[in-house]
Amino acid sequence: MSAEDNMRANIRPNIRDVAARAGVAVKTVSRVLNGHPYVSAPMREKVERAMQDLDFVPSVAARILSGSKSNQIALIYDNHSPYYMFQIQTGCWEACKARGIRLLAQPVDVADPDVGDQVRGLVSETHVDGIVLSSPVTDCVPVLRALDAMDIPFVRISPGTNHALTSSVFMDDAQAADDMTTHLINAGHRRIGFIKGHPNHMASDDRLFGYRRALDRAGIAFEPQLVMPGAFDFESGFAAGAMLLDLRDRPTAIFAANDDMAAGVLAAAHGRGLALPDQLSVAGFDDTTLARTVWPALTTIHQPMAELARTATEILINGGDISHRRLAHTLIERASVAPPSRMTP
Amino acid sequence: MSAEDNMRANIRPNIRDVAARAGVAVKTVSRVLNGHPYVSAPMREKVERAMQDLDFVPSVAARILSGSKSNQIALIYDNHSPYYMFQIQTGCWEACKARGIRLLAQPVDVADPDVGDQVRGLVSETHVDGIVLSSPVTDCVPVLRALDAMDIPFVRISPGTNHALTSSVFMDDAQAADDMTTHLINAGHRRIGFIKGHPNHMASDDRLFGYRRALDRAGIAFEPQLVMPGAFDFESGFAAGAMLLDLRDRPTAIFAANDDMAAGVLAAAHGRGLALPDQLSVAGFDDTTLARTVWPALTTIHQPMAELARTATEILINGGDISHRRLAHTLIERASVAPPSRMTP
DNA sequence: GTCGATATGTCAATCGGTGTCATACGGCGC
DNA sequence: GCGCCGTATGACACCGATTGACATATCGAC
Repeated sequence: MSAEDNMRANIRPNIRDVAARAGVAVKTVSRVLNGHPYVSAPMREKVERAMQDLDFVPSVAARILSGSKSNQIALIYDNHSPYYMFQIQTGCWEACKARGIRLLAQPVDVADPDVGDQVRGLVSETHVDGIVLSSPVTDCVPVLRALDAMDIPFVRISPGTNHALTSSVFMDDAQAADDMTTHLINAGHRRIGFIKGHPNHMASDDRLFGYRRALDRAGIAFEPQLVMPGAFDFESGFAAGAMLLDLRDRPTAIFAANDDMAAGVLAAAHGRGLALPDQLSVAGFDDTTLARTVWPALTTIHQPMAELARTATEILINGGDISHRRLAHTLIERASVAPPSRMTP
Repeated sequence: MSAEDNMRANIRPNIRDVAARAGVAVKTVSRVLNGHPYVSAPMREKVERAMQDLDFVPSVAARILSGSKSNQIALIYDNHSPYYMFQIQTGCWEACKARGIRLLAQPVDVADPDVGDQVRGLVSETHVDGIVLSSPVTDCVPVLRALDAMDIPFVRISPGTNHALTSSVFMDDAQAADDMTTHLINAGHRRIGFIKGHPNHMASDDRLFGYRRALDRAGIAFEPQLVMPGAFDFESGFAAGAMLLDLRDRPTAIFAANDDMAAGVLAAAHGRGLALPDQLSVAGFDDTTLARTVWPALTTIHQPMAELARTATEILINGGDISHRRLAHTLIERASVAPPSRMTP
């Protein structure tokens, strides 16, 4: 037995090996593997023991080929920030692990004219059962067209546009920005600068909208010169922050549409020797690790990225009806926001 | 033709479909697919056109099953920092893309007693041709044993221990730490604090070694109280920084074994109202995005993570002899290091 | 005119599962 | 006692590519 077992250990055991070992038909082993209803309890046990004995792991390739589900899904993403991708991958991965699904994380370049073909190739090659689309890819027309044409289910995380035919999960960017702006107003700020997100990103508009709505509600006049363009990166935040701080009547608080840009604002303020947060309050958005590693730590909106991804993946795996699920955000208070100092700066 | 093409578009085309379309034998298509030598140029073109026309993509599943290479490799990692993982994944991905290899990124938990089985399962299930191991997994004994037993090639990125039987790529941590320490000394610093990395991580020792070597060479006495334990995260850097800054005779520069901890030191210094970098120079290690988004921007060692990963992946794909390749690091000068101020603090 | 390298085709076997259909057993209603 | 249905299991073809053994055919070179 030891000799035989050793030999088996080096050769990948087969479903046929398992069947032989258990003294049953191959098909019965297959039924056990797939949780088919018509299998008696003793039979199931017998087969499971045989699988254990042989360290049997079914080959995905063979399963795919024989025409059923591949038990694989793909996560398609484009190079966002490392932190964002990490959270998204983690969320997808957790959901997949719980259900025994394999996850293929696939980067693409949305600007590449061949994206559609690349995605088509991915699906044809790997036979994935479904796809999770993360942020910038969610609105990439060639990809959406390819997926529609292939008739493969997919779920979108934080899409910018609506798509009645597929499920999506998202958060309320406008409300979150409104919350943060209101938080700043409640702290006593009246002149609040805003740095917009990347123009290609739909959420940017929503966040600006929330900022304006909160100002309106508080009866504070909107001042266009307090709104600066940005691109979701440190450099653009730094530049926008510099512009705002050099205004004759500069704002007492600056709300950046993400944490990277907020970090840029902090740098610009430090460079001007401002005491933070007394002479300038800064707020971010996303709650990336960055928010905790800059000084002062950023008050920001916690966007539940991992949970968005996990939920999206669960929806995809469970199948069922098309659903659109909104997840809650949270305002995280840290040290970067304080009441404006008495003295006009 | 348009009708037929439409029908074909919905059904995954076959190697037989391609053969029929090109008017050749299936075997010939296979030869083209696999770059077999005895195929004439016109024939190759004809077949390739047919493949194009039909949007043919060979099924990985079928290829795997028929016993040849799967053209897939796996990257196995454990949750390091987001930035680290992002760089590693990017590097692997680039190398794979260039060679038409599919990459499976697979997180594991090195502390899990089943890691070995998980890896075994991954290989059996997916039939990957080889494996890239990234940092903490490189020294995970159960995983190494499983891979050895399965006789599958693997390459390790920045391993802590040597393993004569497999290839690896790495950088010279000791020399890099030596370089940075020397840089601080050249700037005029004599009292230089050091914050160690996570004790589980082999590189931590190397970096400490480099720090001491540079001090020795400069004839500066090593002072144990200037060396603090750390764990590669912001919090431990903050704590260690606080301890160092509260010393009666505090250092004029602090060198942290990674950027996250250096950011912690900056926060501790800001909190004490120190003017940076005049009253305290801070140096990091790794050159993560963090290094550019804190204030002042960190002088740090650029660890070529993406390049390490790319190189490792290339070695794996190319096969060939076992090699151990060292990649160069770079000292990046930013704003966080300056000569010590005249006045003793 | 034969040999050998190049170029293509035929055919069957194979990889490891799953789908389809067939079969066997038991209980239930009439 | 007969037919029927639900449960439980088995036999066998098939998914889509690769691979090997062989069979040709063409073209030069010797």
